[in-house]
Amino acid sequence: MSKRSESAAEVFSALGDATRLSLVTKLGARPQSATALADGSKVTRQAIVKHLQVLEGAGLVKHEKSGREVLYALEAKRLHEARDFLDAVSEHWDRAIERLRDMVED
Amino acid sequence: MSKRSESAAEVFSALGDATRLSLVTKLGARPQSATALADGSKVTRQAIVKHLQVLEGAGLVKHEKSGREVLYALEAKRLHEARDFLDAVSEHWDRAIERLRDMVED
DNA sequence: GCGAAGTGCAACCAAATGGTTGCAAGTTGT
DNA sequence: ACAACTTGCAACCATTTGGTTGCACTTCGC
Repeated sequence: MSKRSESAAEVFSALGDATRLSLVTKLGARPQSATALADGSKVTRQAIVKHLQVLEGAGLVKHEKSGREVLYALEAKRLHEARDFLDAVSEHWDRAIERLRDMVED
Repeated sequence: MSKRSESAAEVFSALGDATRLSLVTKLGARPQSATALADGSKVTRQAIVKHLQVLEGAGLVKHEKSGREVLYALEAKRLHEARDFLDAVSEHWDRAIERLRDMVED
């Protein structure tokens, strides 16, 4: 809840699409333009652009104009935050499991 | 791409909703029934059930019938997988950043 | 046995999502 | 100057999503 998990939901939602996830991994290698990313992809450049905007809205990506092209790059900070969220939940859960086990064991 | 990131997308998509994320954290404390989870929530039990089904479809949750009620519990394995995916991408990225820095430095 | 509690199923609805196409406008190299 | 390339914007479309309501069915407690 709170603001924390709202933004977390936004990040996860942005990652929750196969095309977008593919974009993230591609951008993990190097910054690229929308047309470059659309090359070899099943979908249109416009679709790619929309996906990049979603990723940017979630703070996972930033863009920078360079002449006539626009380069998109990954923003690792948000990825780390998302990972930390998962760590927090699963740690709680792991402890809960442990407690349950302790109660049952004899 | 591949099967790996398809299922990853499914997991992230399941987590990409504020209500669902809240359910995950609640289930992180202890297994609970849909009606218990719906108590104090803004939305209907039916909506909660649908969300739980989505989470279960992504393998994040499992359910078990106990008398007249149905208890939902977290499945930590998938959370770990999702975290590992984020680790992998951000590690690539961190290395890429490093390489770029090395090329620019003098 | 009967009412209350908990669940499951189905129909339905508005809004968001992922995608397309067409076209105008700003760069670039020759 | 001009053709080629890259981007941006808008309209439009089908499907998915998140949510509701109503009702039938099982299970518990007394």
